[in-house]
Amino acid sequence: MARPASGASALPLDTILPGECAAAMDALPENSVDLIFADPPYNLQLKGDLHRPDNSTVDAVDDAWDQFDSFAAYDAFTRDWLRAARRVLKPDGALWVIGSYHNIFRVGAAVQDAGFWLLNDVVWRKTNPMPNFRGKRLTNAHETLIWASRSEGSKYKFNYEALKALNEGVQMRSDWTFPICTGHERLKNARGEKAHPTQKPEALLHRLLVATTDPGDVVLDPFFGTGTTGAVARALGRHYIGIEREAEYRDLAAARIADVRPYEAAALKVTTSKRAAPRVPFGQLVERGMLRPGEELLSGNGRFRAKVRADGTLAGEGVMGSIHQVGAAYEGAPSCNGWTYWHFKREGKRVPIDALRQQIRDEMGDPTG
Amino acid sequence: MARPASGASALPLDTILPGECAAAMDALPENSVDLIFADPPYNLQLKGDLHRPDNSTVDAVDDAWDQFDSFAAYDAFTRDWLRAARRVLKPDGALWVIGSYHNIFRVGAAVQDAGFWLLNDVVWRKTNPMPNFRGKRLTNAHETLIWASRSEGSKYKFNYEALKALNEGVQMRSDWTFPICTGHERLKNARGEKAHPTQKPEALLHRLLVATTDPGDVVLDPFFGTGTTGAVARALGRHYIGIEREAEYRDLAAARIADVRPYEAAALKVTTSKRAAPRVPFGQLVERGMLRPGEELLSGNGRFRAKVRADGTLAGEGVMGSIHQVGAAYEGAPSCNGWTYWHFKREGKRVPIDALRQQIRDEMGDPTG
DNA sequence: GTGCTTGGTGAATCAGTAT
DNA sequence: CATACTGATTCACCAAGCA
Repeated sequence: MARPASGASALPLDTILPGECAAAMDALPENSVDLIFADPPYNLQLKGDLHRPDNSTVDAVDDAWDQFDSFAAYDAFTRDWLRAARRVLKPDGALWVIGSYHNIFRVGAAVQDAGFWLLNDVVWRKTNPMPNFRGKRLTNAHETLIWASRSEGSKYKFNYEALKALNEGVQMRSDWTFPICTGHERLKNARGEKAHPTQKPEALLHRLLVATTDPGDVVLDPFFGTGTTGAVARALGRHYIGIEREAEYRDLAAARIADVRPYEAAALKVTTSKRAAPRVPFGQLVERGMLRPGEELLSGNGRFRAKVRADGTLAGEGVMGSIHQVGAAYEGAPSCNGWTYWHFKREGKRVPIDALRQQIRDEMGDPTG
Repeated sequence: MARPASGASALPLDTILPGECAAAMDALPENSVDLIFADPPYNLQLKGDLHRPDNSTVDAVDDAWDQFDSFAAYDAFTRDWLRAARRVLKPDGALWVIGSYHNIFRVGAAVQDAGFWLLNDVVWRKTNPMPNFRGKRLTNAHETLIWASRSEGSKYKFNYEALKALNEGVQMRSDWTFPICTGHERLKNARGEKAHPTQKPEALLHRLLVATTDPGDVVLDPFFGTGTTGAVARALGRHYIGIEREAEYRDLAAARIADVRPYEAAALKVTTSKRAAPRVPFGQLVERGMLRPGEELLSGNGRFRAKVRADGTLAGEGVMGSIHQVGAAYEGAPSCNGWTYWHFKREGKRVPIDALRQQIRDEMGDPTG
């Protein structure tokens, strides 16, 4: 009896539909898909060009599909596709949406207002985000995903043990660390340029689909783009339905997915590598109150002193800078490991500040880095 | 003279005001505080803890209609305190709000709708979150902060270099890792229980205040609770104003803050950017004889040359103008920092003219450290 | 083949002052 | 209020070229 687990025989399984996402969803039968993953336009509101310090220009997301006249226009767009999405979703189905601070708050509120029930928000921490070139803000190093069931009472699917296994035997947290999509995984178009400005990494979709679907389930992606959702769904033995307005994206996605070789049903094993010990900035010792601004540090040889400042730099005699810089300056050395060089006093004894760093690392104990 | 840097003499500095937060803010002068940090109630499942603007209490009920009713009530509450907050904020002031997925999307949308301009969202990653005991969801291991300036054009404050220093010389990212508030830091009430259910760690406030305020600035916290904001503000030489409805919290906070020993003023100095350093016209280098009219400068890459003229302009091949203009013309770039682009020869070595500017700044006695 | 250097780039709401 | 000018500002990773 090889019926699809979801009994969705009327659906256009494993195809990419053209058209506007809300209208295309309205043409599908209601209560019919298990999961929806949506990567809607972020409504970035970029003004002029942005240059890097080397004067090259940043290739911005300036596509027509990301242009909205106002918050109200974006909200109307959002509420419309959410309404259509909720209709095609099975009663026990769930929704994922990804966004950035530009749009995710509006989207999240609309998800709640549409009747979905929030289960978690998940932070995708990027290991290699684009820096903030002007030094005017924090590096925008993450995006946010919202996971919601169709209704408060939905019996949503969550493969708790699978995710625990993915996380070396401890519960999966709500912050996920992945690199952005680069290298061979990044699709190129016929002209050799990046095919899509916002292609998501397959690792992200992999974790998400392992967590909240089973083999045979139907995953709908109303903003299909170059088909990352379809590629990962096929590899993992899930069915996909994509909706994409632009023919060029549809063609690229179809070719990409055709190249995917599904994993053997038994082999959904994932390798997780232990990372090097996480980097702990000296400033954290100050922020956490382990060292007070104004407190005096001593060099290991007892010859030099410096005072801690509130931003995690040291002020010595005629020198200022990081723990490494001030140590190096005192010793007249080209470099210096400040962690072992500097000591603080506790109960009359001189303790290297590295002991405090170790304490923080012990607390972190997070293999996902 | 020891006037507050912010000239906010009419404000009730370093006090805790009683009352409802919006009404209490409305009693303060407008355009008067530098920063607002808000940790509003997280809402919705807090059974009976939520009040409508008219002070009637929202019944906690599960059905959809009342759920909508409760969203609407929370939104009204949020929009009201945001309106009051924006009024007391200086035009170049900024706002921080912290929340979880239960409320942060509604709050974030309201922040945008109120006219604030989002600068970043920041994720507080907890090193030691409470596990999800039932194994039905991901461990909720983070909370979200929103950082927004009062208006799109506000000249908000951001101590970029200080945060870079706190992070060992690389840009601070939008994900911050701290343990939750436990141990000695966690306030107990007279009955020995934890005094407040959602006390925030001081480390979080430390980073936030170092990042977006200077010593002497006024920080308003309309949901003061047990006064973490006040305690850290006092330690860091900032003024605070707290608003708190519950007398028990006010008493605990006051006692806690009184125990805080402010850090030495010298330790509060923070690394500053070159932008803050005084402007030195290139012509001064010529007037002072550091460069001779007719002397040849080389681009850093060695490909271009130009001659210094007596009025502090450069004459290149087919180009004339400022050090920046000539550099930009040679490189075909939209702009160019001539100070780092152009070099002169001394003892066979190529030295950037920026070194001469630094020499002048040193003579002026400018401690950019 | 290996290792080093150079160049390119990624969902980005990215300037301040004087005229 | 608009325009012009000064001049500050980047992290991690990948690919290609070269020694």
